[in-house]
Amino acid sequence: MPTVSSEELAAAAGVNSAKLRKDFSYLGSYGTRGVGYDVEYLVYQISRELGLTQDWPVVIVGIGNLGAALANYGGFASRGFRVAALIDADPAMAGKPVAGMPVQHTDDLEKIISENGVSIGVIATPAGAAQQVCDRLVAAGVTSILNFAPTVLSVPEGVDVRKVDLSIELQILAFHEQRKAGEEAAVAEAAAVVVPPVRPAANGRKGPDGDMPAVMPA
Amino acid sequence: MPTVSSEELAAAAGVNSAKLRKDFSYLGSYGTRGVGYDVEYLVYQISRELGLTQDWPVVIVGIGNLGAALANYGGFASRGFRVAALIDADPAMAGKPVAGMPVQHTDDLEKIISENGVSIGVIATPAGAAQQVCDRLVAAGVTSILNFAPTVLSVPEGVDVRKVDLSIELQILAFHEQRKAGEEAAVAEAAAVVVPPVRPAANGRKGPDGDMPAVMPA
DNA sequence: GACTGTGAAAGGGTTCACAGCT
DNA sequence: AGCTGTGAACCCTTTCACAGTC
Repeated sequence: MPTVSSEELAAAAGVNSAKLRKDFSYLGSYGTRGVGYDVEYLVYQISRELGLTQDWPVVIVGIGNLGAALANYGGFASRGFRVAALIDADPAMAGKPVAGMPVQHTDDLEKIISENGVSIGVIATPAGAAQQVCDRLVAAGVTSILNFAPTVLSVPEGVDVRKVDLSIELQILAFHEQRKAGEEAAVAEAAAVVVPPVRPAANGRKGPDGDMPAVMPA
Repeated sequence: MPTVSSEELAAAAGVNSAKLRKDFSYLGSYGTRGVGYDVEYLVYQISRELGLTQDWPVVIVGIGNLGAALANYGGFASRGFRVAALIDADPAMAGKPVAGMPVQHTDDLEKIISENGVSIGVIATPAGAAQQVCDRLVAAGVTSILNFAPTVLSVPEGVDVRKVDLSIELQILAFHEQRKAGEEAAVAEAAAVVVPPVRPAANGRKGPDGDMPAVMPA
């Protein structure tokens, strides 16, 4: 299939074709009227715009289950990411191979960063260690951090942080699950599970505990 | 601190206080004018609305590094999620304790689901096994699925699927990193790394390969 | 005096609809 | 005839601003 129309792509992605065309138009005029978009050319242009054609060395700090899972994750290499080093604070981990690569000790963090020209760091440590690791990464020159630890990191201006909370997606599912189950039943059940704190002081009886809360938009 | 103002919460969350008040207002009038929001009461109301006061049994299928990381993840329990079972297809894994819980074999999947009243399943298997696991989960009565495998799952109407792609967040960071580095330099580097496919056929020279693409909005 | 709750204004993103090109 | 690229219309979300309440 050498070319695709915006209509076909939109159907596949589940969006409106006009939106897709407008989005593409921000990248340039890469389509051909009356024909569509050349697939190979479009893929290249989008890849380039997203930075997928570049090589991004990253370090993963904290090689527990999650760190190891990330190190083994196949999706990284195919999108231009190269795991430059695995770093852990546990001396017992040092030298152990994970995903075919020896784990290095935190002591060498700064050296590793500068020698590999790393600008993106992944933190998969326990919450307690995260801020400290973050500070060292930033001091060593890292300007983008992906944080899997359940803490909010504070960083200086100019450094990007993205936090991944593995339980948030579950929460979203549970929220919809609750809706599926039906509002009344769910509220009654919730009320039975937890003894709700009584409304403090002045109780204007605007939203008593058993009430059905106002429906959130869409 | 028994009460908070929308201003304080907004500052902490990094959003506008009017937005915060309007959002809260969809849940009901839980604040007190001149005073603010009662912290305990507000937490309870939000928890209830999000379904955090309910008990959600979940199963995790695929106990590799990622599955184990999820099983050990502390954030689940505190948000009402209870890991009801860990399931893996590898007979060698069966019975092994992970996060203080014996791994069970895939053969018993249907039994586990129905006995525990599980409605949410987490798939952390390799891509190849994901759809098959998904089908079995759905057939057994699961109506929400959190998918960590790098595949698009197809499910019948009425079943929710959320896909977590661990590399997407990295990609977003890389995209901003590329911007920080400066448009020209990045494009030049990209062009050097990959030989771009030539523009097919009619080349109207609207966006030649070295061109700076139109800037995307914000 | 302080702070919520909300109508109205502003802003941003999406969709329509069609001119323009192949 | 077919499909892109895009101005204009539309709609939804955010912010302003203030009346209402404690």
